[in-house]
Amino acid sequence: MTTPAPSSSLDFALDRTSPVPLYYQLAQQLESAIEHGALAPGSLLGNEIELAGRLGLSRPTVRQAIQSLVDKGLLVRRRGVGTQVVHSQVKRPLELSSLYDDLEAAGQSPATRVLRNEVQPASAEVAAALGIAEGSDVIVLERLRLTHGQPMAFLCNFLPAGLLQLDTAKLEATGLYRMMRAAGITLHSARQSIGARCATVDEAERLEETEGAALLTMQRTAYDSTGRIVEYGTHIYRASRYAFEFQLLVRS
Amino acid sequence: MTTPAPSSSLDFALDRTSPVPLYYQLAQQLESAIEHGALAPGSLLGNEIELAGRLGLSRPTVRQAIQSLVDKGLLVRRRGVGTQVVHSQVKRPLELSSLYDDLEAAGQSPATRVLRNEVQPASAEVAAALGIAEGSDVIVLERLRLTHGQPMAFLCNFLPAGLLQLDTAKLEATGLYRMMRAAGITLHSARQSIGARCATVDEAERLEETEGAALLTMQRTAYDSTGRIVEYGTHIYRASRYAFEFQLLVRS
DNA sequence: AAGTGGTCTAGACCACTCT
DNA sequence: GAGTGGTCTAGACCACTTC
Repeated sequence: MTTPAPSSSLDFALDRTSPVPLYYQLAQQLESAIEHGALAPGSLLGNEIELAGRLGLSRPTVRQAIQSLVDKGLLVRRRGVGTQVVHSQVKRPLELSSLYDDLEAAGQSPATRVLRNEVQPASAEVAAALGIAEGSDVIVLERLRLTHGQPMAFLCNFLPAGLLQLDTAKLEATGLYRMMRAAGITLHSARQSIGARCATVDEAERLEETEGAALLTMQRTAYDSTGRIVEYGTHIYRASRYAFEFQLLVRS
Repeated sequence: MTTPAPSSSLDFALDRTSPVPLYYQLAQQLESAIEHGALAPGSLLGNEIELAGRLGLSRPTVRQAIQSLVDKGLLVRRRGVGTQVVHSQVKRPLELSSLYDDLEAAGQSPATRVLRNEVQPASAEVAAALGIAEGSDVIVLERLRLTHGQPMAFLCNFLPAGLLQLDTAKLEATGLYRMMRAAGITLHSARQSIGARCATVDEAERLEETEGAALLTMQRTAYDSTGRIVEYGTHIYRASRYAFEFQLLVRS
């Protein structure tokens, strides 16, 4: 097991007239070099000082670029040794992602059928979940998500009224999160709970399953960057057709 | 909705003789100030330059401390505005955590019954999952996890043989991940898949459930910092007694 | 216009790992 | 002892938000 030699002759093109930060330009080019295999797994990056000198950058700037890739899990730093490309194939870590986007990225050609989209007073449960007063107006959304013409999930969401205009036609053409982003709502964090249960008769019928079939359940409360609760949802997935997959990184 | 005034008079005690980095000392004291409510949600932190001057630190050092809390989701920075404490109660984000530790932290007094702990040749499936040759020696581990005397999960794990000594008594007294950490194995990342299915007769009997009961399933492949696969596991949880709960942060 | 965070520089010394 | 990343300093200019 020999240590790989530093890959010395990579050409990075930095544009100082670009509004894109230099550390970010470097990080992106490093990332694509790793993805394309120009930087092999396990290979050393070469020391920061020399790299900074070669690129005409200061060391902190180079460090910032490298650190962002370490945070992404693509690189590992070891003091006294150097910075190496991680061996394993890192996929994306768990993101606060949209089911619609996930399916679309997986080439599953998702479709949405909006079953309900109306404003009504919040029940006690919904009010508590959204942190608003009972009886306040909330948007109630019920959607069926299909792939290849088959039902895959039943999505029920609640949003404080007035946060957003939810056009049914647009909802069927795209996802809820994409509409929120377009409305200037920047998601910050979410609290999720994933469980399972057996389908009731109603659920089975709605999802074209049999009674008692295994269902995955997910509840999510989403916050924007000011800490406001912007969405509460209860989702049900057919376990026969869906599983949550994700990559975790250890906080160090 | 008035903007909260900067909380100006917080006293931070920095110890320059300590081996603990200054930025880390500051970050910890900020974090505990937030947790204890000395820094109220929504309150402004005061600008970095002034804070640096008051603490006798340089601005980059103060920034590093603040940035680490932003990464944790406790603070939000807005250009032209300032740095604020996030409103929502941030719990911990999803970690590559040990079920044992999670239960212990929740005061569930977990117990483990080791059903199997032996070395045997890897099957094709296990070899593929661990990235080793078929027929190589692997440790096979089967455990029942109980809380309050009731079965909660059935854990099946595979590890490359020779990585670790797995004493059955120690396994029953603590968790696998804690033993790996003690053996100098530093986890780096893991790929997980969470699904659901109905219990077979055997599974139902083992977990004291009824046939057809909903089960949560989890498969995990764990990597150390060099990218080596150090563990592959298939876990089954009683959905009536367990759900995955976690906080997600949006990558920005 | 004033104040904030975002980026960047050019150095410095220390702690750790390897040979 | 040589080489690496880890930490830290004291400035600088820019972009954005708010008034």
